Amino acid sequence: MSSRATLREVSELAEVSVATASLVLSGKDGSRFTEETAQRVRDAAEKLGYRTNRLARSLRQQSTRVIGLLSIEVATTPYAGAMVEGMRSAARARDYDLLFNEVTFSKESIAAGLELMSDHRVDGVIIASYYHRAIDLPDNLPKNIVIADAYAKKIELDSFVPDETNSYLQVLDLIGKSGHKHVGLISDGRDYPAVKGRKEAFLIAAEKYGWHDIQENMVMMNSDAETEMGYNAFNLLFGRNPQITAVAAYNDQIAMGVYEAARELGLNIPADLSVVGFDNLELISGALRPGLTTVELPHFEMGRLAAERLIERVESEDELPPEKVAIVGDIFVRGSVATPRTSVSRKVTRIH
Amino acid sequence: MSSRATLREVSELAEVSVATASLVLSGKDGSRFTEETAQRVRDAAEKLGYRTNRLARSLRQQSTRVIGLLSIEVATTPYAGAMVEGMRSAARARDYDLLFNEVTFSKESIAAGLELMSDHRVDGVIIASYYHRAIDLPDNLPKNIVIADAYAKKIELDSFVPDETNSYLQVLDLIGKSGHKHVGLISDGRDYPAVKGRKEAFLIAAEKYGWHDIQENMVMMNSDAETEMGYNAFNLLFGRNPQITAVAAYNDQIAMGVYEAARELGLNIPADLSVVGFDNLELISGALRPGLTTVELPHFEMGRLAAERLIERVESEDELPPEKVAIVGDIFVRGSVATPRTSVSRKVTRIH
DNA sequence: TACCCTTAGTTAATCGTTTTACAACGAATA
DNA sequence: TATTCGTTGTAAAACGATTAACTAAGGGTA
Repeated sequence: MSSRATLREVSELAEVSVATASLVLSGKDGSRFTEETAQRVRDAAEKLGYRTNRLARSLRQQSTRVIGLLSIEVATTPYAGAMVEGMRSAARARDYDLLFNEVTFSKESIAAGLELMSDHRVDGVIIASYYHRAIDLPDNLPKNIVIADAYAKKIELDSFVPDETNSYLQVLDLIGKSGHKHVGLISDGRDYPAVKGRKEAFLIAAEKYGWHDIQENMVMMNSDAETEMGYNAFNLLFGRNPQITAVAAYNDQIAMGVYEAARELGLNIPADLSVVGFDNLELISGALRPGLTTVELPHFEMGRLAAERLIERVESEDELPPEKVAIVGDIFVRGSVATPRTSVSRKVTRIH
Repeated sequence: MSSRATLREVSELAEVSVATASLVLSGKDGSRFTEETAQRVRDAAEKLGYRTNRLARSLRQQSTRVIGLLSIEVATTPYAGAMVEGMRSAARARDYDLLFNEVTFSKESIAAGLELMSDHRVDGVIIASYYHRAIDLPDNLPKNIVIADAYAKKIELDSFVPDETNSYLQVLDLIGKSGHKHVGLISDGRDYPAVKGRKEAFLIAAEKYGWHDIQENMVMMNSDAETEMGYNAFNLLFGRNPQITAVAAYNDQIAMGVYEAARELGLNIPADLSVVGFDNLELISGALRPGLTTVELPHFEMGRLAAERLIERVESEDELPPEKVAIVGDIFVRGSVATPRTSVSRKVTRIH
């Protein structure tokens, strides 16, 4: 950019040596110089608009104060961007910056991404995934590495993931405490940690609140068209068991499908049917009528903690043991949960 | 990270000077050495896993091949992340990397962000906004700077923005060509380039297709709760003029509100009412039933072009004149547009 | 033989800091 | 008087590349 003044220029203006200028401005050995000399240096720096060249400093100090972020679709996933902001703000607060690159889940892609980060001599790397899963990492990992919204297969590394079970339990508790006994679960059926953790939460809540016909009331379907899946699944579920008064959807998109099906079935939310979701996609949860009660994934927190942990690792003298941290997300209570309807069988009218 | 081999180590293993190793590996003067020597250097580099230290190279060459990205909520906005990916992939294709930081629209914040980028001696800066607007930039701008999804006030800079008018015209044309004559516009009313450009598109289409009662059929409302606004606005609009057979919503969230209002009014989409949106928020446009026909903002393209232009500027010998480029987004045709219903007045039934 | 080219490589300066080891000087101490 | 010590500062060697300028050797030509 507009070429900046160097330390040499500052030192010349202040009529001291480069070393003196450096020591004064870095504040590393303040007591060493008379206040008069120090002030002369500071004035010169100020006058020339001096700022230290991080390249030169990094080269000399063998430390860049730059963190490599290898993102796996994080920036382009609608709701995961907060993770980046969590990292960035935490890093910036400690005078670290973020070098950004995008990779896929493949070992080779991650290895190439790490290589590039190593070329830049970043102090550490965060691998961030756009959803909670296990990642197969290459060999030859950098010394300082942490993972956000995922964890490593076959190796112990710092990782920060959502506490799927306790997060989901917050909305399930709301259903339970509202007195529902016939509660459905509509979930993705794939082998994801999120699916496992949320199903577990459902089983815990079912036990805790004495919900009926648990097995019958769980619908697990694999689908990418999630809203449509929710729509179909609720029709199936309600056809199978019209006693259902509440539905826990695996995510907000599925919940949106449930809303649609319920509307067509003439069920009023929340009077006739309570619904909860997961993800707090504001576009959906805030736009549905009534607003959807749901849980937010702790994206910001995962990002923040990952960055803080990485910096701790970078700056620590001794080896820190790796830890896997599960974080509970926040609940957002809107209008989609109420006490169960009393009349169990109800006239169902279809529109059209 | 795992401390890498230096050029010195490579040169020692290959029994040549550091200069020779550098010249061979950088390929800058290939003809200079015998094939045998060159091969020895390459073998040594390979064996030691040598990769050039970009810090050292940058310091010497006075060029970092790093681009600073000052994002204004781009990463955290659900649909804008594609812009980052557009920049990143374009940059990476030319061996540039992205240093990421987040700022606000305030002059001071941008100035501070630029300062930080300058500390890292980035070769250029992209300022990217999460929506199309004019930005007030500080003085003392870096030599190489471009703007994505925004443009600078009071100064000519490269900028890449959506062509709001021609983008929107694509869906309006679809309505026009389907034969609608009574078309409503439900728009935000604030003073944004997007509002202006889309309204202009509406007026052009109205003229072109001979739409009736234009002034009466435009509802402009300021609101942050856009879905609710769309709901209210359509009720207002339809109450005022039940002849309406199509609605152009300023964005998908408003369109979602129109869907809800239409449903309550007993209007079937698209048989009784055609609807188009803007933004292609897949969460909404793909989830609504029927799917919403809408336009996507050219986020990826804006990012890509901004990065390419910036690199061109960085690598160009001579001054390039700044240019403002408007880009048309892609249309996504789903099921929300049909030919107008023939019976103009129709029995309207409310649910509940 | 003297001169000039080419070829194949090397030397050394440079980018802008940081930091270790040293120097100069006066004051205090032995 | 000689020695030691604190104070205030400087010289110079890194960090790891790049690159302009040079050299040495060999061959061709006048």
